[in-house]
Amino acid sequence: MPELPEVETVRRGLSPHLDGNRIQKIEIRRPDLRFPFPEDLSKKLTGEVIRNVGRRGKYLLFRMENGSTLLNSLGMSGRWTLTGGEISFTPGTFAHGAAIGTGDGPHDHLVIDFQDGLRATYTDARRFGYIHLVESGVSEAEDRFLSVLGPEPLEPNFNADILAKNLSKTSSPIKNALLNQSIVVGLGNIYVNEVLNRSGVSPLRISSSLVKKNGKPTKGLELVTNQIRAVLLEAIDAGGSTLQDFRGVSGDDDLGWFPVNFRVYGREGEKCLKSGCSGIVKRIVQSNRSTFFCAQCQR
DNA sequence: CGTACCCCCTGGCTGC
DNA sequence: TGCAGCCAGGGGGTAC
Repeated sequence: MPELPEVETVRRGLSPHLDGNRIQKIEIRRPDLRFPFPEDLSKKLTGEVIRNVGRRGKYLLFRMENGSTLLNSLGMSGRWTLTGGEISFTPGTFAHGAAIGTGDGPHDHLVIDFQDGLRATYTDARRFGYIHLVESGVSEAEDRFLSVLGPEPLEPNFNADILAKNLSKTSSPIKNALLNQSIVVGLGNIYVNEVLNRSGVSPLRISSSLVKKNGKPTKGLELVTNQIRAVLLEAIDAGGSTLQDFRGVSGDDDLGWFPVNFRVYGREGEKCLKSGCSGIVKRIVQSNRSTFFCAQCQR
């Protein structure tokens, strides 16, 4: 599902409405998603105020005034819908999205009602997503999900040296390494393909071959680093404009989810879009997931 | 230890 | 239009 740009788009859609809002009621409709819901979740959060809606990698973080944090992974099909008052929207919905979650759909698993009358509904057909509570007094650095995460690629301190350091430890192909959230967060199967294509780096390259003997990044890894940032930023920008259009619109599930035009993803058998390249986009499978690339210009 | 696989689950699309 | 088969944006757990 959602990779970093989509999660960020959802965050930006929720934040203005949820920051500072007090939770009046939490209804949990089933015992689990991917994992069981945290014990006594409703009891622990009813009456609490959301300080802000944040993000770490692909996780949404609902930080509470009492110091606890509700962590939500959207998995493949998770989405949030806000309803109540004049509002009814699902930030970053899928282009083929099902009916908007109003709180009583078959896949509406978690419903949070706020003091101001707003309702936030978490909908997740495939239930690969999950909800986790970082208890008050437990720092994010100690949390089992958050502590293992690698650097944020859009933070100013992210650079090719850091990536080189993390990649030098692994013997796996670069495609797999960049999907590993302990090396760098935020990339999923779509954007990792796009990043490698734009960088001219083969997904089959062994990660350590992009690091020089002295531990410094190769030219290719510098390109990868820059393209990670560029691709994610472009996608966020595109999602941001989508969100603008979506705000306040009720029942519209036709908006495109990925406004960015993919250069390789889903384009098996089509011509490589790099100017001057006569290659054809190939599809292979790496770790059971589709990889799209041009063997001619990605080396 | 690091790495490779196998799933968890529903739904949309394609092709017969 | 029915249905089987395939595919899907994630990532934890486990077996090597």
